Amino acid sequence: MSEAISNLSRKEQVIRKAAELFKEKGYAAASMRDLAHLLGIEAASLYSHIKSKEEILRSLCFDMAAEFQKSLAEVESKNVTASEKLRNGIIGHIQVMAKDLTASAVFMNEHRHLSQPYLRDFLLMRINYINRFKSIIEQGVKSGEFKDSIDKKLAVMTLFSSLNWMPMWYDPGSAIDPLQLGLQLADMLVNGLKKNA
Amino acid sequence: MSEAISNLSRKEQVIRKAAELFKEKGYAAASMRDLAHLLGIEAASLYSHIKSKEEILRSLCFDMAAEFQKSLAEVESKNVTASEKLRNGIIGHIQVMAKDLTASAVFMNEHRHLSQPYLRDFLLMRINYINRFKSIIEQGVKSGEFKDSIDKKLAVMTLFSSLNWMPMWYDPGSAIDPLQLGLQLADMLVNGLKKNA
DNA sequence: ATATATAACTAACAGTCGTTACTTGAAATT
DNA sequence: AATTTCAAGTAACGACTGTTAGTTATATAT
Repeated sequence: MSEAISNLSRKEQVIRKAAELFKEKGYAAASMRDLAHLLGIEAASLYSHIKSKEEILRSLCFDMAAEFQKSLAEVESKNVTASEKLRNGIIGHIQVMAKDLTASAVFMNEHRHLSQPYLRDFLLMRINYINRFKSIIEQGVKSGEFKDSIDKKLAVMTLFSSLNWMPMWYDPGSAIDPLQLGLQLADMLVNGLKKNA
Repeated sequence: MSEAISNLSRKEQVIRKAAELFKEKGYAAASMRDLAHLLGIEAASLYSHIKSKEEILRSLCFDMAAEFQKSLAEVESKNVTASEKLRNGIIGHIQVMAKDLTASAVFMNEHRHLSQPYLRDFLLMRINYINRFKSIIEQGVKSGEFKDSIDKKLAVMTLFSSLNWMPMWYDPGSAIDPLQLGLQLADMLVNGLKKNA
């Protein structure tokens, strides 16, 4: 009971440090001895807190996935135009990433090192998420808000590429804050889709 | 002499297969034994053709980098408006990637596993390339072709994110060919920047 | 003071890593 | 026919991998 609670604290320290390491070196190139060294302990001691290296990766990937799902569900629940929905979806996605840039980078770049069946589950969630954005775009094309000349797969993939690379270059100490970043990004992308911008 | 020429052929087979493997599993998770197995030979036999695992990665990364540089230099040499230049730059970048999607994916995702001083050199080339695109955007802002309300770093990073993820999702057997893809991508991105599109 | 939980330790395992040294058989060149 | 080049082979190296088993010191709760 209290076991679980106080475990969490130290366990989360381990997971957070692992996220930094995985982001920097990549999951496969990051060893448990590297991680232990960063925490000032021995590699074997890590296993008092976590079950395996991959458990850490799973935790990072699926926790982020849950955050993204939550954000998008809220956006979908509101009855607004497609362009407004897309805009809110983008802003929400950016906000979720900005809350943990390190985990976001791992989520994006290292998920492929998940083993089955976790990898399958992860990819299914991801496709589902992308398709929901695609639906918003299609809705916007149907309502006449968006051009119909652009390939929808291209549009949604371009959107996700832009969003997902953000954790790689965004400096949280920079002049532009995450909300502004989301707004500008949405503006840049949505107005690129909009007819008669 | 003839040594170098006929070596090239087999060496290139090795490098190409390595590119596929590196793309699929990531550089660090791909072993020389995996690679050898794919080629139907023993791991040690690889070293008749290449000096080291990293030499393969270097070859892939720097060859792609040279192609990108060449493409951009040609675009810059023509005296056209900034939006036309940006458009041509995007199309050129896409064309270079389309010529070798596998190597492009490795270039983009695995370059960080280069050791020093190669990593430093690589990153310098990359920054230089990005800055030249940034200059084109700045030129367009100055000439009034592009909005000045959008952060230039954001704009150029969004651009590169969109471009660089293409090898991850583009299916060369799909309905849309690389040139069309380049045109649509350029249209989507450039018109998103343009004032009064 | 005693019991419990936490977080660390040492030692070691079986397996994999990139790579080297040396050898061999076939093909091409002289 | 003799020599060289090419592409592969076998065996093995030292280092590193994730992980386990079992132990110990410290802090907290009873």
